[in-house]
Amino acid sequence: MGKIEEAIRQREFKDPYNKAVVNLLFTHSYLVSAQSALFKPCDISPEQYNVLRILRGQNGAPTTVSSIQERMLNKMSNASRLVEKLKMKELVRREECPSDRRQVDVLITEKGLELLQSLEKQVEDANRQFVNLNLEEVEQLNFLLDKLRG
Amino acid sequence: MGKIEEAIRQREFKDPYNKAVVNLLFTHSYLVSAQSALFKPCDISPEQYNVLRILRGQNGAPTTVSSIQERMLNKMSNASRLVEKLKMKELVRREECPSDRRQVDVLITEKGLELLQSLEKQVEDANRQFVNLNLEEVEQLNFLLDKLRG
DNA sequence: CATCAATAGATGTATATACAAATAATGTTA
DNA sequence: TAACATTATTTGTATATACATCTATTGATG
Repeated sequence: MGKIEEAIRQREFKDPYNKAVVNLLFTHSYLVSAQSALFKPCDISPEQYNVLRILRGQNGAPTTVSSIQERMLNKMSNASRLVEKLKMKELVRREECPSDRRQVDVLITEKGLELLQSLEKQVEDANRQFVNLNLEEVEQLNFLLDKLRG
Repeated sequence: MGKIEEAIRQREFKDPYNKAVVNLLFTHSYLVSAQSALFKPCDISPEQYNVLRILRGQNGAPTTVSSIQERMLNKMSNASRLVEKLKMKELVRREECPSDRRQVDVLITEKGLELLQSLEKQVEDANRQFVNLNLEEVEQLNFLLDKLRG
């Protein structure tokens, strides 16, 4: 793949900042494409996987839809509908919150935990493979991304 | 915003590689959300904007749908339908390619060029703003992203 | 030249994203 | 406590993504 200019056949960018934005959009597509093969056989999307991980992170404690929404990777996505999809697959449970009947408590089921466990190792291994950087470089990348949004 | 662990309230990651993947997905969402306000008033999507830029890069030479597809930032998107959307807004023209009637030549119109010009400065300025890095850092980021996909 | 594989593009379908609006419950305040 | 704002979630709609399939044209091969 290599340099972004060759990958998308654009001669040059206005400045390194604009190049970085395009580079991030393009790298995102690279990652999503690479990941999609992993999720497809399990019939869940990457964002559904992410929701399951958020729920498991609660160690059995219920999580509201809005709390899931806040923590999702894609801020504009729709937690309510993703939870509904997961419920239809019996990967999560949904209960009315007793202390505030507007809220909905969402919990991961045993089946959800099992799916997560069977997928997780593959995803982790694949992610290491997709990222062709050494340890120092990847830590530098994390530093820069955190700062970029700062 | 700051560190990804706080932003998505995840305690820790398996390793820096898996953290980087999540960090990239999250940063992508940050950029897309930030950009969306720019495109909305013009009634085009970021990827439609990108297609217009690809076409202008040809300096008047026609571009086939598959060539647009190859150069798009999102590899899985659908160039055919995006071109159709742009055509309905009279931002591009579509002509049967004389040398190969399977192919379709796509050209940007005067109206398309005008829209691009009026948007471009705003997008470029905004992109510089979104990226909270100094020059050295942003160049390092571009190097790392290019290498990551390598 | 007839056949068949390859290619370009369009189209169908399911899911996801983006954003507005509706619904329902709760909190606040006159 | 009645009225109103706020909050949590769901729903509606348009667009985009992801992927398979279809159609038309071209190129290759017997």
